[in-house]
Amino acid sequence: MTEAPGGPASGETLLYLTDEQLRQGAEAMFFAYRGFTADPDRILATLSYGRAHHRALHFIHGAPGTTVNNLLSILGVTKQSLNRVLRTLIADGLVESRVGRDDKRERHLYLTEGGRALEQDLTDVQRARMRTAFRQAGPEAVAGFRKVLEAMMDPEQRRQYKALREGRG
Amino acid sequence: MTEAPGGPASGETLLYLTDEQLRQGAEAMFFAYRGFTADPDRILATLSYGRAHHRALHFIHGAPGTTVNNLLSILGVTKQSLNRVLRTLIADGLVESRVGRDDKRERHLYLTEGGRALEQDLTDVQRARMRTAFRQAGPEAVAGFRKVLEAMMDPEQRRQYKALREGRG
DNA sequence: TTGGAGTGTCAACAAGGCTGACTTAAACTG
DNA sequence: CAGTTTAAGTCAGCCTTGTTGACACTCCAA
Repeated sequence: MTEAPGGPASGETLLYLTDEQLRQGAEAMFFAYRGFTADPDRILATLSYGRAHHRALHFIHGAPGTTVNNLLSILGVTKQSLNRVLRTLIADGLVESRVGRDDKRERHLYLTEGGRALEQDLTDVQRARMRTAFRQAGPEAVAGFRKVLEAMMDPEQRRQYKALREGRG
Repeated sequence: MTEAPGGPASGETLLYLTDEQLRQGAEAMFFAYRGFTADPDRILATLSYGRAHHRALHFIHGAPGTTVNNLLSILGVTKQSLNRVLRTLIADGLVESRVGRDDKRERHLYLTEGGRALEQDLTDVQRARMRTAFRQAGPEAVAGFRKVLEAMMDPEQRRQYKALREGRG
């Protein structure tokens, strides 16, 4: 593995860029993602919902009034996939779909009280795990964690991620 | 959010533990995992394989001679799920299954030359992305990334993760 | 008024999880 | 040695969640 002279890390040993380190990083992503989703999955299973329902609830909660198309581009799935999930959530009274005021073709999505309650339950257990992990690792590790994850995203995903952050200010 | 006095972080503002920060962490995991799998997925799609095949190849590569049962516990799926994947990989000549020398009930799994070649292609693109992300973020960020991910795993997953690391020295 | 965009829906399919039931062979155990 | 347990494989069937393709409806804008 060569390093351009004068690069940002020139002179360092770059031990963290060996194939073995990268391999470990990949495995860490795999195992950690499993842990990350395990707790909400348990709740969802009792309701015969899946991860797709959780994701929809999460992003509608974070951006109330979002349109279907906007949600589509955040989730990165087809409208048929999203619609199937959305239909059950609306039928079960967890999500409300309002016809757009200005553009009546658009549907704006909101959580009902029941939807907010479930979203809360799901993110409570997820955040509990993250809080523990963040606390154990400490603030500097968390900053590094965020930095690496952000660098790992596709440019389009990174744009979405930052937009969500700014939208909540 | 209260903090027990005298705790490991007492006196700090713990800004990284606010609900908004935890929310951002969760979203970062979601978007980054998409990026993490995107490149291998493209290769796999051309071969009508899926992520499950990649995972099997990855862990067989990392622990040649592993038994089916061991692979099962690493991947955290049922033997029926794994077997479906394994059967196609063996039929396609990418994985070899050898009867155990000591215990003839066991099957030991190895990559063939073709299996190693595909595994290499898949991890090449995945590692390229990780290498770029790691280089951008820097060694300290990478250390933090690993620390947080490890803390996020279930204890059993963490045990597996460390065992793999030690197995490779 | 016509084209295109946003939305919703139908049908069909595939990957990859799952459960349950069962077989075979080998190993262990009393 | 007989019986039980273990490792592996298989069959059938189910679910979620992704995909394509085709089509209809509404409504905005040129």
